[in-house]
Amino acid sequence: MALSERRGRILAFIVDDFIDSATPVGSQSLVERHALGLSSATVRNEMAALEDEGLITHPHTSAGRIPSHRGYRYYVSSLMPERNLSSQEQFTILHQFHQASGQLEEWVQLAASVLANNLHNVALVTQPRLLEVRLKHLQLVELLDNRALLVVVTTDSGAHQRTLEFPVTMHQEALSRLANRLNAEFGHKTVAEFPSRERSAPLGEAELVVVTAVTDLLLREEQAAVEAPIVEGVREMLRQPEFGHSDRMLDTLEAVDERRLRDAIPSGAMGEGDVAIVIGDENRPGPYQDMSFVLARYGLPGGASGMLGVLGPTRMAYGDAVANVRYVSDVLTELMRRLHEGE
Amino acid sequence: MALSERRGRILAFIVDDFIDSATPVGSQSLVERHALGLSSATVRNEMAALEDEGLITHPHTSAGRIPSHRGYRYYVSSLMPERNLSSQEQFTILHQFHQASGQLEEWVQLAASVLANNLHNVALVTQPRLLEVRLKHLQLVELLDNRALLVVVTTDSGAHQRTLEFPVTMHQEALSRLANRLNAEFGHKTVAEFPSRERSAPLGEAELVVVTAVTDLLLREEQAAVEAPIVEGVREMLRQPEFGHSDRMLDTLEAVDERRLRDAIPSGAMGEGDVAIVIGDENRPGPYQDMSFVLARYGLPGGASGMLGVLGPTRMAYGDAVANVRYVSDVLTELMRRLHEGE
DNA sequence: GTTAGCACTCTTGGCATGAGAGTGCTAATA
DNA sequence: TATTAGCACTCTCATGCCAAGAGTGCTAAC
Repeated sequence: MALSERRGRILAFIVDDFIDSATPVGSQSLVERHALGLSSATVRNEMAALEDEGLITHPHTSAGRIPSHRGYRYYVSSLMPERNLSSQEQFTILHQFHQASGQLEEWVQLAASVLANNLHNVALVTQPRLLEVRLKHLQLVELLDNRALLVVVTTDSGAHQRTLEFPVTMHQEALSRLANRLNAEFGHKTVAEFPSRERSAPLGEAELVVVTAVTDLLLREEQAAVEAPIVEGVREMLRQPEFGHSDRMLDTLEAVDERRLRDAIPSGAMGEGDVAIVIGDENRPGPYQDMSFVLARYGLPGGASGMLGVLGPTRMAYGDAVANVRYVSDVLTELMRRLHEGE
Repeated sequence: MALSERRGRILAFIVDDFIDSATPVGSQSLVERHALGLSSATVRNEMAALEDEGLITHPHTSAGRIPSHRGYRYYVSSLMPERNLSSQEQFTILHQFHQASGQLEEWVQLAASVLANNLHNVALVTQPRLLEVRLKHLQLVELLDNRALLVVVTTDSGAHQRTLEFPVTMHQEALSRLANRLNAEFGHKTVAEFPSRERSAPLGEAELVVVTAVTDLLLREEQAAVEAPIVEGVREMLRQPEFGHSDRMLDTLEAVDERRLRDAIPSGAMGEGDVAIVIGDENRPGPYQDMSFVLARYGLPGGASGMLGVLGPTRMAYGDAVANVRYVSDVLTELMRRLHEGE
């Protein structure tokens, strides 16, 4: 189904106008705002046709038109002008990253803030993860009696800690020896490559406690490849008129809970390379049926990578969203590349 | 100012009724609900007197009465029955803690959930901190070229990490030697006790990089004694009728931002031992003028400690709040004591 | 194919109205 | 003297009505 040029132009105007006014757009106001060489009556005819195609609807008989989910989809796929950030906009963003410290976590947080502020919607960013996590180094620190702190450093350059309890009291010296032994045996291996129980020297009780914990930590880390994202800008989004009623607001507040989002982000939609857009009912059933995601991957091919994007009402400035998400993702990727290559 | 017994009883009924109905309470309904041996006219007279004292008000001429902030204060200080959790309630809470793992962070998170669920308001819990932080142990792990990961374990049993950049490339062996040397010199000291530059052996460039970072981490840790609290149950609270309008909801959403709360929690009000209550305009000027805090400290005297409590509208079930906050604080304290003493 | 014209529909805001809840005051009562 | 019955009065809230405004769909003319 491809629309005639004129019909497409009208749909694009409807989408544009609705995106920025949030009120249904009528035939009259459309010809006034855009120097269409047409009368409102003609536009009405075209609108009726667009409605037959299922691309727009009215909320009630005497109201203007609003895009349907299919209308947005058509707009995004066929009508939306390709837009990149102006160099002014790019500079503003870059500047913020240069202000920040060189810590990866801080960049990720900053990316979320930038997206939320620029797009007035919810920004989602996950920490970068390696799909394959290797144990780099483990360390044991004496705490009290039979307790010790286990610190595990993994190849995705994160350190994790956990308190362990041994059957008997272990002093620092014994702990260090134990750590050395385990580092030799398990270091630089993925969980899958850990020597099986039979093959390796039989493990003592103390070893077993540590290995169990390490295995568990690494597994969690791998499973957390899609971990709960950082969520910024909830208030920005809720200020939009679609959330003006407190019921809708409460429901939405529930929908943007980190824990709920973790499973709901349509990461399947993200292919390689470009920005993915998931609109309204293209989402899996649930509370996101009236919202859209604009998502991209960032990070190093073969290395650590994460996801970032925006979530907002279906009435979202898709052009701006795509441009911002793409640019911020490129910036993050570039920063990670430099970090990895040591400048 | 002390009220007559009867007037006090009436005030208490007004507060109780208003807390659970959220609508202004009239003289008529008051005599109906509580077998007061009085006519509504008498109650009206008493109400007029209470209003003269500034303990209650009407929203408009023909509405029932609602407690003023001073009214709540009087209620809380002089009228509210002392209430402790029933053993059933206690058991339910304890059960949840026993289900959880033995990790401190998890307990803290759980405490927040329990409070939020039981009280239908926002729960606030800070991680326990030692006021005096000592360096327990530091470790350096080679990353790439001249970069290394610094892991610092402190006495408040937290591990912290940071990426360092050395002027020259350092291999793991050199890093370990360096770490050992620094552990010997700085281990088990607070920042204040770190040997001054002059006294200690002159530091090389590499040492300096590490020491600077460690000092910075410890200082941050000490300053973070009041860190951003865990916030749970925002949605629970926003369901209450006082937040029914979306404007109020947005303002409140802003007020319960972790970063904003960190500075706003009236921790000064917390004396030793018991639960502190801060009502409405007793808060410092700002967005919390219509809300109340119920707060307590938890943790070991002289050891790590933190704060926990609830934030809600001034119309809050203070009795329940106090009982829950007190109990959860006791449970956490007890758990920490056991952890510290090794069961 | 386009457009002018017009009847029709639906929302929205303003306004009046009446029921309901509650108050304050006065005068009678215990 | 404290309490209470009674009553006029006030204010909110829901309801219904009306007029204005915006927009549509259809028909007939260009």
